[in-house]
Amino acid sequence: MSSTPPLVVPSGAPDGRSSRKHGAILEAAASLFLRKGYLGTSMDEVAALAIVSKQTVYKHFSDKERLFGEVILNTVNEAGDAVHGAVMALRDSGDIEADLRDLARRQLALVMQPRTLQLRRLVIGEAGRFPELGRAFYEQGPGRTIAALAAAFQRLIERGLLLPEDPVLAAAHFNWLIMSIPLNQSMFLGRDAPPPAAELQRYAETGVRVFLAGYGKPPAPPRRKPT
Amino acid sequence: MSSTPPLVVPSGAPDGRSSRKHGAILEAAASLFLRKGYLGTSMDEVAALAIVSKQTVYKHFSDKERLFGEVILNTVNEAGDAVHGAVMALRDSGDIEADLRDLARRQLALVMQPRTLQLRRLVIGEAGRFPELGRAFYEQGPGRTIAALAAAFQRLIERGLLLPEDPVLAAAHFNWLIMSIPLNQSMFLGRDAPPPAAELQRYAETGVRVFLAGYGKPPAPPRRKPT
Amino acid sequence: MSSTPPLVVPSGAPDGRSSRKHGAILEAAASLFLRKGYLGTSMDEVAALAIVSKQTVYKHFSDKERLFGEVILNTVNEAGDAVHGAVMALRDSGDIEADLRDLARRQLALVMQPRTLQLRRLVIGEAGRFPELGRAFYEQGPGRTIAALAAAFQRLIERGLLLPEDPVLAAAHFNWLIMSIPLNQSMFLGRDAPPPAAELQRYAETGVRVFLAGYGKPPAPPRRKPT
Amino acid sequence: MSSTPPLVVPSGAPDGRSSRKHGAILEAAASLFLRKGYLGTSMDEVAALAIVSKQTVYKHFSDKERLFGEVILNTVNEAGDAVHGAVMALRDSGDIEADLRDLARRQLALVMQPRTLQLRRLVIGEAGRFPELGRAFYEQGPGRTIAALAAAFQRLIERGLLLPEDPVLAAAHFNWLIMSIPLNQSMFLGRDAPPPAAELQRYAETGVRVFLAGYGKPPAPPRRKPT
DNA sequence: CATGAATGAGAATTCATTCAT
DNA sequence: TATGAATGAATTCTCATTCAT
Repeated sequence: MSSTPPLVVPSGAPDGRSSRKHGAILEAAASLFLRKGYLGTSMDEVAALAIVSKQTVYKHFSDKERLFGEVILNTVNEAGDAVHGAVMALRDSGDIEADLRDLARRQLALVMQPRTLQLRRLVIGEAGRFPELGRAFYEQGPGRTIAALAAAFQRLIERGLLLPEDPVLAAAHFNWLIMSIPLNQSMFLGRDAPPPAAELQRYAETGVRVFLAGYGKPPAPPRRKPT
Repeated sequence: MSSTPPLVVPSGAPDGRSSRKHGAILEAAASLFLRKGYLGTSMDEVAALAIVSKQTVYKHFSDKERLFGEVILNTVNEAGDAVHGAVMALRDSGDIEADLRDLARRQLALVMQPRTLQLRRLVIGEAGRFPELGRAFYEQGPGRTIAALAAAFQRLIERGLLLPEDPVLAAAHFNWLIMSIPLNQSMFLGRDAPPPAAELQRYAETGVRVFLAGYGKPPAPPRRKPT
Repeated sequence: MSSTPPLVVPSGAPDGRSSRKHGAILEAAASLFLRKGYLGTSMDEVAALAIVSKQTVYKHFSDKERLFGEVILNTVNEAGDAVHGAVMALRDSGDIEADLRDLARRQLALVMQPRTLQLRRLVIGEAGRFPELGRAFYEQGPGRTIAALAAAFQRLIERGLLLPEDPVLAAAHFNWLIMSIPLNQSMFLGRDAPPPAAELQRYAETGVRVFLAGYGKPPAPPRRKPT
Repeated sequence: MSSTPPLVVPSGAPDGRSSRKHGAILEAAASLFLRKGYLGTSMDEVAALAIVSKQTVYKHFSDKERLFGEVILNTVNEAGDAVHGAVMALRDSGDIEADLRDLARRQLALVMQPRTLQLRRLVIGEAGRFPELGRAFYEQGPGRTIAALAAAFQRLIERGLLLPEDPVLAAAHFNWLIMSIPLNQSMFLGRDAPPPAAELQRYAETGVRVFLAGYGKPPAPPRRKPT
């Protein structure tokens, strides 16, 4: 779960007064920043999209940097939580390959969400201006995912189901084997619509195959039916 | 120089005596854009850093967008050519693993250059505003690398040295297995100094190991007995 | 006010409490544009003369072209309405000559107003850049006047008080017979102060005389008593 | 002929050295100023169109105002000379009406030249900034025409062929009766192509008719049905 | 508390004019 | 003599932020 203040307070204002506007501003700012970047977004636009006066924006967020920070951290946490949840839900059905394939598919589906892709581009692009956001993204995203995966892999190693290699390295390899291809294509080719499920499925399958070839305990027969 | 024809015709007089200033402007603009992004860089700063009047900048490059485009395409081509050269230099010593490790190390060394990392961040961050730059980067960078690798792998497959899998997918897997870990860390953690050589060496080695586990032809003894 | 629907919808809030500033901006802009032309007037000057911040100008009128368009159309309509009113007030006292002389005097007095003269110069000078303003001026000004006159003349023709010539041509002849001399002098000689009333009176009288010689029904004896 | 310095020195440089360039600059400047106005034309454009360096422009014309002044005066004189020539060529065939119609047609043809129309717009539009140009235009144009006409009318009056009215007023009435309609339409409607000859012919004929009705000596029987 | 206006600066571009070569 | 560059200011327009009502 995220440690930051609530993203959108359910109407009822549990913590303050005008949380309705607060939420509207957050939403507007998120949408604009994600689409147009930090410098490309003006406070006027935020106020206009939130249907709020500029003064109100400033009453809620002391300045543009802080607004940006909060908005992006919120989004980072949301996205990170989702992916982390998928990793934590890694099953143990006895069929490692099937389980990893499931996880890979879920991960891909989440990471390839348009909003997540935009967020990644934004954070990378602003990493120079907002290093702490880059760090936060990495920690809430790839970092947390890899750590959780590593923990899972460690258990599999202990049970003799994976080779006794460095579990963190294995986790990173797994993570990027699965996601790098579509992720990089999206980053550069600006495709915000996620690729067709079949394509993602293929990346999941082949990624898991290579991963298990490298890290899986070789059972008696190799991966292809031996005659 | 790039092997492809220039994507953008320089608007000034690149060959005349004024090419001194032209070059100075290009350098200044590259440095600033890479560090501060498109919107974050002003034409005043470019002129000042190039020690040239603003008029001169505008006489050479009709506007900011064109200046940005030319500068970034230049840089993209430079960086792309270097990596492509490394891939084309893939040796065939008989020891695939050693050869791939060599390649991987060289690739990593190039891709992790500070300038290349900044360029990657910039292009990703501006992909919304300048989609053609994103495309160009992908084509000159990962795209070209993967295509060249795929061609090499195809030959290895034909010689029975790699499993007969899709060579393009194999190339992409190789590429990202090697580079994703440090690349993503750099993207988000803003580390422009390349990681220590030993660390890169480890990514090269372990990446190649996993790749060959997945795509290498099982040598005589291990998995299949050689008749 | 103009009897035609507004050609340009005011972009600001013309009715709210901020209409004070809106009006001040319009006035300032009119004064400056009329005196110095479109390119010769800067938005800074407009803001300064309206005692308003530049931002406020831009909030009311999205850009200089629109400001110019609105201001000039306003002025065109005002001026056009005034002259049109004079024509519509053409009496029918039974003494055509006296009635036309009255009309001519009134027309001249209006058209030779400094502001109207400046407007005419401005619109002519900017006809290349703003063709629609030229058209609007013609339609609201000479065009409308001539049309209204033509209608009046048509009735006189039907009553046998004017020769049955083309009433539109007659109207144009009347209009320019009356006004061309002082108008062209003003246009070129930059005299914004209207000529002395006696001079205008002379143009009205002699113009009407020539007009009636050409279009009036010849009464039994010619115009000068034949002794 | 005009009393101003030669407009285009015939190649051979009678007065100086590089008259080729001088002429090119004059031509370029005329074309640009007439099309885009004084402020709308930049010295860069002039130099570029004349295919000359900016420095050369400044060597020939010390600054923009002077360049404008010379160019426009030249053009004014050219145009004025042409029309004046037409008036001076007024024949005396014995048939006043035919002679005046001829003159009217020639005048209209000249005044409605695109270049002359543009010049008129330009001079009117810049009359505020360059009053002396307005004066020059008036004197070389309508002023001179009317004076010459008045002299001719004076002779006709003395010969009893026109009524003994003020010949200057008569000349002005003639001038504007003929030209005002198409001239004003062109001024405001931005039509630079001259109207079809038939239309101009009609303005000439009807204008002359009205003029003679007002100023012609009534021949024994009136012009229409002699009863 | 929230709206319109103001502020003061800074951006991109363009211009007329002048050096230096 | 003529060309590229420089200068220095101006112009249009936008922005982040702050008053005043």
